[in-house]
Amino acid sequence: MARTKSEDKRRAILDAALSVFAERGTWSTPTAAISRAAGVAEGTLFTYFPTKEILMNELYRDLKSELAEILLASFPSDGDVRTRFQHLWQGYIRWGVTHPDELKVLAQLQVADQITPESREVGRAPFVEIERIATEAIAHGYLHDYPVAYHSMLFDTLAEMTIAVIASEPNTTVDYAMIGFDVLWRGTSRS
Amino acid sequence: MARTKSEDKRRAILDAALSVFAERGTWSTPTAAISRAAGVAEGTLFTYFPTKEILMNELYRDLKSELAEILLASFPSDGDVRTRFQHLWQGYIRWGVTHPDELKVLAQLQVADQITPESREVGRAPFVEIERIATEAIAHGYLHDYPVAYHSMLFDTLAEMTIAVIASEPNTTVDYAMIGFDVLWRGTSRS
Amino acid sequence: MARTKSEDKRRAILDAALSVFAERGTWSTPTAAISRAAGVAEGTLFTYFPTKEILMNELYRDLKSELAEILLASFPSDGDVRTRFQHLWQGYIRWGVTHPDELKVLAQLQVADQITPESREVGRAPFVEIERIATEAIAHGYLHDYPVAYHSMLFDTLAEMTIAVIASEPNTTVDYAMIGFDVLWRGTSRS
Amino acid sequence: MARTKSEDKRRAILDAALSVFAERGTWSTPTAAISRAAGVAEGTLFTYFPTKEILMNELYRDLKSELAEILLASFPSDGDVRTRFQHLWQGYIRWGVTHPDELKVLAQLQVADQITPESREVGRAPFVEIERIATEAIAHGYLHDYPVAYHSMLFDTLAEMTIAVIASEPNTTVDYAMIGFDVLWRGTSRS
DNA sequence: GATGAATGAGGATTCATTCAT
DNA sequence: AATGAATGAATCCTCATTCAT
Repeated sequence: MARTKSEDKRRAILDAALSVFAERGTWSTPTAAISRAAGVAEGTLFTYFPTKEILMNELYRDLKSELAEILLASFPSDGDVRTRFQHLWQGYIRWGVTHPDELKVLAQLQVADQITPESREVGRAPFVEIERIATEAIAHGYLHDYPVAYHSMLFDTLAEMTIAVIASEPNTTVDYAMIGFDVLWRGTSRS
Repeated sequence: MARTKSEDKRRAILDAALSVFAERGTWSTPTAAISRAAGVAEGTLFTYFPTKEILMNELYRDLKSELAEILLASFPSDGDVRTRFQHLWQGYIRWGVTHPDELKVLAQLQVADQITPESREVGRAPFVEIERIATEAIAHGYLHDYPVAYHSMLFDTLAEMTIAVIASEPNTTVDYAMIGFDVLWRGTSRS
Repeated sequence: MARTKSEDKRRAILDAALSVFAERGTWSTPTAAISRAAGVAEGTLFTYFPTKEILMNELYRDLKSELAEILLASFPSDGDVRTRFQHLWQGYIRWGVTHPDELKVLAQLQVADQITPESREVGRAPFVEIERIATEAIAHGYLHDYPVAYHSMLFDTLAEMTIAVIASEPNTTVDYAMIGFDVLWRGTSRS
Repeated sequence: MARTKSEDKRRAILDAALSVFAERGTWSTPTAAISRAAGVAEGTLFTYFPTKEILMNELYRDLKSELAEILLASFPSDGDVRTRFQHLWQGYIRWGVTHPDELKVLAQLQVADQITPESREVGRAPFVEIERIATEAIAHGYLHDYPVAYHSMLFDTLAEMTIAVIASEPNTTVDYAMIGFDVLWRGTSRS
């Protein structure tokens, strides 16, 4: 057999794309810059990702699922609603703050016309857990009876904003992570 | 007079850029497509906007100030805090829902590396009114004592999200505009 | 007004394409080589011919009509059938022998998949004169009653072959032009 | 045994090249398409044909000799001149009509710059039989005293043209094969 | 020998910008 | 100022060929 397509190389390219996209902006980044950063030949990139567009979509899915994985790690399935929400919230914020590149690129890909509806669907999938909790919480009367998709989106939007604020004020003493969660909770819970 | 005509052309280019950006995506749009849509020659665009980057920045500021202008029109300066906030909120939502192109392009420009910090600053300026109200409201104990910039951002973020939800569910009976404001108010007010 | 698209430049590009195609082969010739030979910038070629394929088609039509023009110049409309055929024949042979580049490129384009049916149709058009003579000659019983398209093709094929032979034996004393016409005439006439 | 298998693969590649060339055009066909069609790995192609150019030349020679073989099969060595010529003619026409792919590819290779003079020489070799008959026929005064190479070329050219005509008019009732031979015979014989 | 991943030199276009008219 | 042809750097991708397995 010939050299087998290496998972390492695939990852290297994806990682390189992430960091170069973050540095130069997704649309100003030539594929050549990615392959160079990945330490592979220009053509090699295309044996792993047939087009730049496909690469962008794969990266998008990759980031989304990486985030989801982190959020659901050590998830306190038996905590109360607030605890579980807070766990997700803290995980999200921490990830965002410690992964500024990922966050920036994700924000760019989010509005990119190249990201297909399928990718967006796949990207949303891992976040169903949040919706599951919301559904249950609504049934128990803990949360206002809004569409679960709305709760989920609210969570996501506020978390992203919170991360952005934290990133933009590195030296603040304000605990935006806590404030943000308070706003979310007061805004949506019934108590 | 030459001056009058020029202003027309400037607007035509800006309007064309908006609609073509919305249709084809900001980064896939060549300047030639803009000038064509504007009904001017390719070169003419550059007598009004020396570079594409400058055009993007001008458009960004333009959209931001158009929005601000609308929000502050017939502003009930003497209403109570909730009334004034709600007026801004409703104006924002209405504008967003009726101007999907503007909204989409703004979302793309928001994450564009080409938008300078100066433009972002200028773009924020018209929203100081919101901060002014917030400042006052905090002083009177109506709102939680968070940084006013945070209140402002929260307002902005939730409104944008609300608009997006409304746009994505054209036939819903859910009054997302109202829900959104409730969440915002409960989340930030003290009562 | 801006610089107007110059007919000169169009010709220069077409001429350059002809000579570079002849030298390097149609399929091994990059567009950059053509523009360089034409003395224009790489991009300029594309303002005159949107794609290489279109350039090839235009060149094909151009060569075909140049040939037709020459054949029909000073055409002895009132000569007898043999005289008229011979005039066309001699013109063809002379053109082919004195324009080896044109002939070589035409031969390559003839079999190119890029040449559209429309171009082939257009390319055939100028040769209707030959068919006209044939039609008349058949009616008068001078020529065998074969389809006129067949007569025309025969003429063309034999002429091309004759030119090729002459080109390949520059120092021969054999009068292939005459031989060829004799073969054609004996082969198709009735006398 | 290794040797047997190799010969199989060589043929498979040559056959694949033929059919893919016919379908996509010789110059638009990547070697990868050939190897795929042949059911071998991309690299394997190069163990049989060190370069694409060599493959093209081998295919050219192969087609030429396949044709020659067919023409000379069951050749009526003792027939009269006309009979022998006619046998060759019919064989050629029949082959061409039943092997459109071969014919098309041969036509493209004929004008390819990649075909070496040596290959062209080799390709002509099998047709010496025709020249032999011509030589004899001239000596006996049956044929006009033109260079034998010329007779051979004429035969070839007219046959190819005839095949092309037949191929382009599948439903005609005209017997182009017969017409073509008549033209050739009248054009070159002395009777 | 067979495989197919890796390579990197092109190659056809695109496009922001310039500049002659 | 307006025009649009001219420019050529930059870009995505292709493909013949090499080479590790």
